[in-house]
Amino acid sequence: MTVSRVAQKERTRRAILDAALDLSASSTLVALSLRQVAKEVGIVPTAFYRHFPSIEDLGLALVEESLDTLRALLRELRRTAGTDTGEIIDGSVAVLVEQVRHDHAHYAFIARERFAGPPTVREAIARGIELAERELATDLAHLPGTATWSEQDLQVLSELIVGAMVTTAERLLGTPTGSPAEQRVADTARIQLRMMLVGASNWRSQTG
Amino acid sequence: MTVSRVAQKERTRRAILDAALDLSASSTLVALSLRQVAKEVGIVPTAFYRHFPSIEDLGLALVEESLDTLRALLRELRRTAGTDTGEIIDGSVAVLVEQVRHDHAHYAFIARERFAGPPTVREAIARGIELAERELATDLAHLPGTATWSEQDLQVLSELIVGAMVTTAERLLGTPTGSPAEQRVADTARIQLRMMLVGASNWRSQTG
DNA sequence: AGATTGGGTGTACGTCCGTACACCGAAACT
DNA sequence: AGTTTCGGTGTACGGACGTACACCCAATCT
Repeated sequence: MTVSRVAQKERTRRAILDAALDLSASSTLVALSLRQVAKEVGIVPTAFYRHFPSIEDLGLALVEESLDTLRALLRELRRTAGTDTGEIIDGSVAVLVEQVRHDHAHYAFIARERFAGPPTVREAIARGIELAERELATDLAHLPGTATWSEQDLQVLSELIVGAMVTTAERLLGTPTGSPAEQRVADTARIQLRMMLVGASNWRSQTG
Repeated sequence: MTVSRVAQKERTRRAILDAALDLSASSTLVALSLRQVAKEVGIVPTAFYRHFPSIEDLGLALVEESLDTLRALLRELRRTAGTDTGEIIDGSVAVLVEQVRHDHAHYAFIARERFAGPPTVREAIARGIELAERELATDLAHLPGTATWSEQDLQVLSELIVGAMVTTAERLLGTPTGSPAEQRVADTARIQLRMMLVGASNWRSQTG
């Protein structure tokens, strides 16, 4: 039984990505050696170069993957969003908790590398988060009651919401699934979102 | 002219701390080698052990220093706090910007190592932030209008405020001093704090 | 004045690192 | 069927790493 060459290459590539994600979890990308990854995958060190020119390029591929996961989260949020504000908030936090549990490694990777990764990796993550903020701003613009808002108002609120989401995700990473601590983080996130949405709609309509 | 032994030792220790702070800025503590630090300081590698048993212990010393800086920030916030809510917010953000500029290296260190540092370093930072949250909670309890709040309410609000401060500090680290981007980050922080304080006082008094 | 202490030195080691190079064998192409 | 392509192999190198060990000498102690 012969295996297609492209399929085999893809399989090894995946194994490298998974190994790097796993190994970097206990420290950082910048402390990860090519030889460690190769050993974990079960290939000889030099074979690594058949897939990536360097650990840093591997890191950029992991950023892309992780940002895809983040975008999937935002898509899921849009899909499940109801019309009632309370419904939107409860649903969003529930989805956030669920997704962070499901793709724990990706979110932990972003949290770690956002400030500690190689410069190119940091920039890629920063761009991804900015993009998410802009997408959310256009989403908010289509919500009822935001017709009179300036573009800057929408952008600021988006930054606040994404910032709260990121902070919540980072806090969730430090709590065990189903723990009281997780509950408290979720509760706090709901309160924060409520404050921001309710507060924003009242306060913005007065001053903006 | 002879130099006291303890003074000399302290001087070298400081040089090691400064070198480590400086060198780790371009990556992480875990990617920092004892030899790099020694070379930067101008001592032979083995002399490092006269001051710290390992790079990780050096890291813990840096955490202590950085947390001291953070506590100084909170003290400064308390000192300059007026009675008017708007005054408190504007003053707090101004102090935050100023302090992050002044002790840039310490705040960048915390941001980096909070999720990417060695486990003991991460724990030390997490404990320091929790402590700051608890201290803020007792401060809030002494503010007028919070007499009826439950301890949990105060704790949640503290977490929100500290979380916002940390997020703001991290954003400031990515903007040049006096730039429009810095202005925008400061503006966003003011809005966020206003939403949280105003929102909390209205909403909490209804449900708590 | 003589003995002790301790920060800093210099050498030396085994280990891990990235990567250059020549090579292999089977899938893919002609 | 013959040739080419290419993912993976194995060896080999120079360099950086942590750290053990014996040593030095000036500040400090007695």
